[in-house]
Amino acid sequence: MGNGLREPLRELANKCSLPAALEAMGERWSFLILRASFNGLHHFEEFQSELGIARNILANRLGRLVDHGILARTPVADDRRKIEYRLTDKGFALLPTMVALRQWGERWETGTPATPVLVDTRDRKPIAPVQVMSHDGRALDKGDLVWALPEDVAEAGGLRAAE
Amino acid sequence: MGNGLREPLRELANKCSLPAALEAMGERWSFLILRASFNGLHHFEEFQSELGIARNILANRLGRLVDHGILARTPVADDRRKIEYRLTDKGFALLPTMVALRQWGERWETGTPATPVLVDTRDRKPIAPVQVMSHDGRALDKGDLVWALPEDVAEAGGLRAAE
DNA sequence: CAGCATAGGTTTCTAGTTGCAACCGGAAAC
DNA sequence: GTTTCCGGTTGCAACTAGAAACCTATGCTG
Repeated sequence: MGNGLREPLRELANKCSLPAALEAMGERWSFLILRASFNGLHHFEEFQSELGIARNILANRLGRLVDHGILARTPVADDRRKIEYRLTDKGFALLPTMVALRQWGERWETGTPATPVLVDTRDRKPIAPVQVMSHDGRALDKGDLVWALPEDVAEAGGLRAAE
Repeated sequence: MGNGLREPLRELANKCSLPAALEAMGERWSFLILRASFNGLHHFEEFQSELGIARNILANRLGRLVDHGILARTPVADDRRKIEYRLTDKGFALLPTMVALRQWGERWETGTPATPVLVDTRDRKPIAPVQVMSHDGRALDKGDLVWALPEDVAEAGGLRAAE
């Protein structure tokens, strides 16, 4: 009733890629480690002291993120004790997700604009709220969205069509 | 080095709202329950059979989502055995996050366009990929973003300014 | 080179979480 | 009034998170 947002889902698990995404990022510390990565942290001890995470868990999470191709693990040439963890393109592609989640937290949980802000380099103005948009750039809201099966989808320039 | 994305973070926990967001949504099944809610499921048994989640965990997660104001729990008038769980505005506001995460999963994990697609009601075309945008609507990429402290932020129309 | 510090883990042990299965209590259906 | 349905709770086994100590390889200092 009311919202047009109803997916004809039967079995959820094998169709939706949300479970797949959560398998990579769904564990307790994953998003915070990712955030720290976005913020220029690259080393085990940096993550550990900044996040206050237990060392064994950190080792496990870093390994998992590396396995999933979200971080790349490379020994540092100059100091062979050190390991560098860096975001891959795949890891960097999580930025919109992370920003969306953080903005939601700002708006609905903490209420504050959150001290360090992401700004556009060009004009140093804060980024816009992350939104769901149509293929031609209109912001879409509750009433503007429906779930559709592939055969009901009009071919569009927003996504490569599935042939 | 190279990417301009470096936040001057010292203590992360008390400033960033990501931890707060994760407290509400960071647990194993939370996002999948949310997704099911977006898809029009409203009842305990529906969630249970659709997700295959253990009953005690489901009860716990639903309770937690209700506590956080993401779902509203209301007994059904007609059949007083039944309880309805519905998304609140706060819960609905997680749509961009969920879509972003799902799109990431499609692009980088499953590789498939994921069977039921979110489309614009107006033209039945699929929604655009969720992106980080500037206040005036340009898509921002790796090199276009920096973290800034409030005093370094130019006042802008994209977000209500923090005064 | 000896001796200490540092980086990145691993091990151990404890406490909490997850998951299955069985049970329960009130409300409807028959 | 017995049976079924809905939304849980309870008990118990397996797994996972967390704190702290320990370990190994490297680098640094004298």
